[in-house]
Amino acid sequence: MTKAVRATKQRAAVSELLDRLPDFRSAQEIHEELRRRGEGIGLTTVYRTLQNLADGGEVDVLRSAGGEAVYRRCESAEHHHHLVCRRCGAAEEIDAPAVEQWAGEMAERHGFTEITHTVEIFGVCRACTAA
Amino acid sequence: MTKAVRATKQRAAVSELLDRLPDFRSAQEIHEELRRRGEGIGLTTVYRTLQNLADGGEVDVLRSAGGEAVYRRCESAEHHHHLVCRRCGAAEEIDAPAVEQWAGEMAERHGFTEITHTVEIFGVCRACTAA
DNA sequence: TGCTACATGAAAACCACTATCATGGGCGCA
DNA sequence: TGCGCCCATGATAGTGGTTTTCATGTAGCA
Ligand SMILES: [Mn+2]
Ligand SMILES: [Mn+2]
Ligand SMILES: [Zn+2]
Ligand SMILES: [Zn+2]
Repeated sequence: MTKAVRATKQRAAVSELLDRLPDFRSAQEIHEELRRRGEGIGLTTVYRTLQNLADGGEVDVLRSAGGEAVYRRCESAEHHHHLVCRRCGAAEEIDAPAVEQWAGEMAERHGFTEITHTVEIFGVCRACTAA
Repeated sequence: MTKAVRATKQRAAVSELLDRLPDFRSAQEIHEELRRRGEGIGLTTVYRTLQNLADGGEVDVLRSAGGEAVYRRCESAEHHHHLVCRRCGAAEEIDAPAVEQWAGEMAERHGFTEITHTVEIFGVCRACTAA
C-alpha cells in the first residue's frame, strides 16, 4: 500500500501544468506560472508536490547549469536520459543502451556497488539556435 | 600573457592538500582540513582558490548528490569522466569514447548546438562496501 | 455531519556560495 | 634592501534556492 496522498486542488494544479509543459522548469517558474493563471498556491506546496511526484517517479528531476532543480513530466516511464536546451529548457528523451552497459562494466571492473549514473547532454535547441 | 597569479601561502596550502587528497572534497571540507592542520586560511579564499584552479583546468569539479561542488586534482589532463564513491568520495578516472561519440550523434540528430555533457557514475567503492 | 490526520502556506531558518571592502603582503623596481 | 603599487586575503554581510516550522485548513472516512 502506497502512502495515502490526498487529492487537493493544489496538487491537481501542479500535475496538470506539468502535463502540458514540454520543458524542464524550476519550482519557482512553475509557481509563478500557476499564480499567473490565478491558482491559489504557495511556493512551499509547489516544492513539496514536485518532491512527491519525483519520489514517485512521476516526474524527472535534473540540475540545471546554475545548480537549481528543474522538473518535467516525461513521456517514457522507463529509465532514460535527456538532451536539454540550456536556453529554453526544451528536452528530448534519449535512450543509451550502450552507455548503460558501459556504466555497469566500469563499476564492476573497479569493484563499485549500488551504482547510479547521471548522463545528460546540454546544448542549444534548433529553435533557440535560429533565434 | 596569462593573468598574474600571486604565490601566497594560502594558495600553496590548498594546492598541496589537493595533491595528496585522492577523493573529491567540498570547499568546506578542504577548509576544515586546512584549519585542522594549523593553516591560517579563510573559507572565502578556499572558495576563490578552488575556483581559480578549476578555471585553469587544474582541478575537476562535479556536483555531489547533495548538489554541492566537490573538487579533486585528477591524474589526467584529458577530458574524462568519473566513478565516484558516494560514501568516501574516492574516485576512478574513466574514459568513455563510445559515450562521447553517442553524445555528438544525439545532438546532431536533434539539431542541438554548443553541446556539453555530464557523465558521472556513483556507487560505493570496494573499501566502503567491505566496511 | 463531525473527527481526525494529513495538507497548506506565510514566515523564518538553512546552507552553499558570492560580493564587499578595509587591511595585508607579493613582487617589480630603484 | 627598501618602496610602493596593486592584487590577495578574509571577516562580514548578502544572495538565492530550498527546507522547516507551526498555526490553520480541509480531504476523506464513519
Ligand atoms: Mn541511464
Ligand atoms: Mn566526456
Ligand atoms: Zn531552446
Ligand atoms: Zn568509498
